[in-house]
Amino acid sequence: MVIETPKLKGKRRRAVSADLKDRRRSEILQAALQLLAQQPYDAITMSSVATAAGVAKGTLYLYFPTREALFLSLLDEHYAAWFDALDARLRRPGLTAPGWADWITRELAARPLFLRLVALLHGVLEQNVPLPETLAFKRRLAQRVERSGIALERALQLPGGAGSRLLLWLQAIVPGLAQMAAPAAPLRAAVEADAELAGLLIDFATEMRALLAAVVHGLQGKTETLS
Amino acid sequence: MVIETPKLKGKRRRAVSADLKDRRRSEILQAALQLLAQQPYDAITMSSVATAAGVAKGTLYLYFPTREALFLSLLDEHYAAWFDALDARLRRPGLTAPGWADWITRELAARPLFLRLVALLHGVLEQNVPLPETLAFKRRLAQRVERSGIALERALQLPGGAGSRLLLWLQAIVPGLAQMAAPAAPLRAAVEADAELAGLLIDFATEMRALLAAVVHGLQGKTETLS
Amino acid sequence: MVIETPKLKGKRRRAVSADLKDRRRSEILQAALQLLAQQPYDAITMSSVATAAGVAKGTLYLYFPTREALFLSLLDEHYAAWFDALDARLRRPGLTAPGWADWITRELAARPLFLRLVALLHGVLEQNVPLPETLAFKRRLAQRVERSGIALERALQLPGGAGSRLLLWLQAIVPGLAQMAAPAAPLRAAVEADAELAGLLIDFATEMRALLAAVVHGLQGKTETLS
Amino acid sequence: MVIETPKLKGKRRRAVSADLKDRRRSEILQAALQLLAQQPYDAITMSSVATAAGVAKGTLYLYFPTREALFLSLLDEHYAAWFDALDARLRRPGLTAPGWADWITRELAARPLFLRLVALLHGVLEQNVPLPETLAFKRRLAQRVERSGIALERALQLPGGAGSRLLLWLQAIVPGLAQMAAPAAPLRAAVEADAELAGLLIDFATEMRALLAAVVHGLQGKTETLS
DNA sequence: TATGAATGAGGGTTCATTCAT
DNA sequence: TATGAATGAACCCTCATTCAT
Repeated sequence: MVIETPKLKGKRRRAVSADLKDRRRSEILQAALQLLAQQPYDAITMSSVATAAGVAKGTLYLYFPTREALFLSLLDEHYAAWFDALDARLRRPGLTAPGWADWITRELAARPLFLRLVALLHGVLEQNVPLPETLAFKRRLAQRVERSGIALERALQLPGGAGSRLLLWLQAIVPGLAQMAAPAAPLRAAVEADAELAGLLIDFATEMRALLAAVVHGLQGKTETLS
Repeated sequence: MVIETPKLKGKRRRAVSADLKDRRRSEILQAALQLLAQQPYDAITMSSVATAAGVAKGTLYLYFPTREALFLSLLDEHYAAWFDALDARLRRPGLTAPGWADWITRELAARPLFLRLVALLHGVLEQNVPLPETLAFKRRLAQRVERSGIALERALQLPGGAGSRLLLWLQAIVPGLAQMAAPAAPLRAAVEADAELAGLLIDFATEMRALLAAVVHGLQGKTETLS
Repeated sequence: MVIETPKLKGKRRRAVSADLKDRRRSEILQAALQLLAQQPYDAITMSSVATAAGVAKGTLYLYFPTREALFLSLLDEHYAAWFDALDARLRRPGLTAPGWADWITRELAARPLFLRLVALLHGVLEQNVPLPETLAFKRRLAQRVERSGIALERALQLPGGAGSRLLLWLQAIVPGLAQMAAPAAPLRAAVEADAELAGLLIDFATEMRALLAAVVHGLQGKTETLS
Repeated sequence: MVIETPKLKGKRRRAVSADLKDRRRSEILQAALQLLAQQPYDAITMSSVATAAGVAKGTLYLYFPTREALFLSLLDEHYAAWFDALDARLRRPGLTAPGWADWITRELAARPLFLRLVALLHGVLEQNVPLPETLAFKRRLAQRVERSGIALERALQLPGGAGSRLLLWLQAIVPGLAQMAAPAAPLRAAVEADAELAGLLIDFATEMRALLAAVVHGLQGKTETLS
């Protein structure tokens, strides 16, 4: 997984075929991701992305219309991977509600950058992205939510519509919980030092698991009530 | 002899007494709130707040150390009002789980600006606020969460700790759901026009009520299980 | 076998013969002209010219060394046409001073794009054109000015040198008057709405005719004085 | 006339009174003018103006809304000075048509920067100036054109309306002639070296005087005809 | 306390031109 | 000849904050 020529100076080969262009696009996203792992979103400039990707600044704009569109694409990729993993899990039998909550929590906790991106989504990313791009993104998202939602209903024996609803809720819950659990470093230190603030210090995985379990349990309870 | 008209042009009398200072502070926050009702957070400049409040730019900094601190104070006030209302409700007897979910939902839906502010909190407000201010804010928040949490446990007969936990979760859920339900106007229009995206169009109150009911139900279910 | 459709997408046949190259060159200039009719000069990008001409961006540079050189060539063509018309008129007998002023005015008013280009000439076009191109252009211009100048002297019975002088002056006057008569649309609207500004609102043809008549009359008067 | 502290580093005194603010504004315009004397308009950046004026970049925008507005103000000042001089001359008796043409020519030739600015006016300056500013400028211009026009009619015994018309024409003629007479340095050298281009090499004063004399003569001739 | 003039860092984006293919 | 991916220089303006008055 090592990037082979990360900061190659001089003239890059031209991505003349569609295949090469895809590869170049991925390199750029890869570079952006690495920067995101090291610094807050606001601190990442297009210039730094270009440098990290080993291309000129203008080149970025051949692949993404705006800065925000670039990061939306990054989120898009991560969403795809996330739903791939989810679908794979749902295909495997023997899933219980707590088991699912557990699995979700573990998967999410393992993808901190994904959490960051999801949290960014509403507040920032949709601000300066050409409408068509945003809609395309949303369409892909809606599709996967629906498809995985149905699989989820089957696996957990939820009532119709509860699957996608649950996945939608997840998207509302996850960034909120993630942000709450991961304040900026200096703030975190101060909060930890203050006994009065202990109640606000939460562990993402713990809360996620509990909240999710409660929600699923609640949904199933209703099911039983309805049946 | 003090002129009390809120938006008097020209030199203002000096706010010598603590009382006057409080009033001035409130006027500024009031002005900021009005602006927030009319435009997105990013579009509000300190200059516009000053103009709207009828004071000079520099004056704002006599009352708030940074722009973010100003809005954090605004949020602080709204949180106080919110918890006041919550506490009042919890003091009245005869509360059921669905009734509470219902009440919460209605109250929140009636405070759209509060929702906006809560959504801003993690992403933006805590970025550029002097640590002491942030900690003071968090301390107040923690206190009220704990106090109301206990009252909530009593009212709904939840297990120990579940009350504050629920209130904490609420803070994670509310902004996410609010943002999801209220995209920027042009985006909203496009989403509504696209059949494929119908699934992403949610109503805040509907989802809030359902999600909350499920969570509470889930928590209560566990309680019963535990007991 | 050659495809002649002007805006064919996809790979174009190569313009092997000199004839084909000329045709291609003309197509490009034609495209640039059409764009100029629709938008201000600054808004026209090489990219848009290429698209409009149905060729790739790089192809433009096979025919014109710089963007400015392209538009200078466009002006060059229009100058040629203009002088052709002028010479033709001068060849027809029975020309009076007012008649000539009239004819000039009508001809110019009928060529708004030519006026735009002439106005551009000094300010912009000569900035980034390789010297040889500029000199070649100027040489052609000087030649036609001189030739037509002599014809003009004969036709209007002007003293020696007055003909080319008049044509030179014309080049100084025309763009100034044209710009004055045709401000940008929004400005124009505002000017028309303001009674105080009525004096600045001029009609190109009216002023051109009057100014030209005065100049010619003046030149002739001197002639008579001198003789 | 020496600028006393042209590039004073460190904190400048604050221009707190209207008077001081006017002075600061003038300093900025002065700095811009000096830069314009040294380099082409396009090469002048707001940054360089700020440096030359000894203020921060942002300060420029306290006095002028845009770069173009700054230079329009510069032109405005020069126009005022120009009309002041013209009015003063017109007040002195004993003015003949050739005398006036002569005076105008000399005055203009003595103000090369004014010529540059006038040439810039239509092409560039009106592009990015807030409409109110542009209109205010035009109103001032219209007023002076009318007032001086009337004085001119009296002095030269021109028919009614001919005075302002003449001044308007002047504005169309002057930049065109100025540009024609003063090509960019390298181009000028090449033109001078080429015998074929001799015809295009004009002297501003010579042509201005001749053209103006012809125009005035023409206008007067008409008068006589009319009377 | 109040004012508002001054600061100055900061970055996304465009587009003419080049040149590997 | 033709292409179009890559380049990279260039720059205006905003606005939170400061501090002389």
